[in-house]
Amino acid sequence: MNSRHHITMADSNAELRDKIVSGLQERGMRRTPALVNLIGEMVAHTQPASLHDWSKRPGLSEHDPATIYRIMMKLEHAKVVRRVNISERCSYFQIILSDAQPDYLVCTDCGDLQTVETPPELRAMEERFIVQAGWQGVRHELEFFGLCPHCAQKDNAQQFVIAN
Amino acid sequence: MNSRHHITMADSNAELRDKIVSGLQERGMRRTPALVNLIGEMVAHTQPASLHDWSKRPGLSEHDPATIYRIMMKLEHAKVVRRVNISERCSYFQIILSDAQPDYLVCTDCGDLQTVETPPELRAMEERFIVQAGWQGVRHELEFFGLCPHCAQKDNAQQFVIAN
DNA sequence: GTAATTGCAAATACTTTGCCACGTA
DNA sequence: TACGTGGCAAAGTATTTGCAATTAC
Repeated sequence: MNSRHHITMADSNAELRDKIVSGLQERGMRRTPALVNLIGEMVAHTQPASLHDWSKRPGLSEHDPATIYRIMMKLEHAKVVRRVNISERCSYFQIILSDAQPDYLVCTDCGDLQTVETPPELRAMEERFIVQAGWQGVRHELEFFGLCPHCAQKDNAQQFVIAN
Repeated sequence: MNSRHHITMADSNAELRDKIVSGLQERGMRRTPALVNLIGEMVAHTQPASLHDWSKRPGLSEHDPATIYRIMMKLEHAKVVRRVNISERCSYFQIILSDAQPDYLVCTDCGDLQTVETPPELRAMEERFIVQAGWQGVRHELEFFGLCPHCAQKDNAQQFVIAN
């Protein structure tokens, strides 16, 4: 913080990226272009995205999807990224930048994603499972699903029919 | 309730199954063996299970998995069953027997499943999204993940290594 | 130099659909 | 009879792995 210039977004993102990569390096991973680029993208875009999405992002399209997959698995294992179940189709991944992981309100029609505040009771419950029941590393996954105002209006005409 | 004999578990399950099937019939579905058997199994076994699991159950192994799949999709659409994301591998399905849908504490190692009490705050949040933000049909999905006491002990020796 | 990592291809796993015979209403 | 449903097979989509060449350290 003693530098003469302002910290720009790009600066802080690059710093953050390098800090994370260095941490991983200390834990045995190698500083490869694919790793640096993936962390860079995930730091710049903190919303959850599918492996397919990440693979197609600007800085990553040059890498093989299998490479992104393998790195992502290691990052998940290292708890640098987390998996979010906002779609039943496939897993979404998001970088972990703080203790408080966001929960989401998802539109099941258009996929619109809104961050919601995690109720503190959940943290208390996690603590209880650990202290009282002997579980370890308890985390939660909370999503709200529904139709966003826009899609709700659109779907109102739709009749409720089960058969075919 | 005016019958002379006690209501046995089998009796009430069969009754429940028939009641659900009849309700579906009124909504346009046909009373086929596959439908009756699937509802019967799901009423008798209320824990979530994968399509693969359901297809292999005693009363259902004679039916084609694609048939089970198609019926399950209709049941989900009819809100007779719900999808539970307790595994990233595939979707789990569970019959809906009451308004209060259970949430789960899942062991990420052995798959052990425990029902947990849903904090009332979540219901309040759902209400808020509907009333204040204009969303429709909002439901939630909450899971806790961690290592159960048994697996926690077992995994304690395991060293934390990222690199292959 | 050694071992982790990558790209490519292929295998796996799960889901979804087309088609025609069949069963239900 | 009419149309939803079932079985079978095949296609589609996402995930995972084997292996030889490459790269990081």
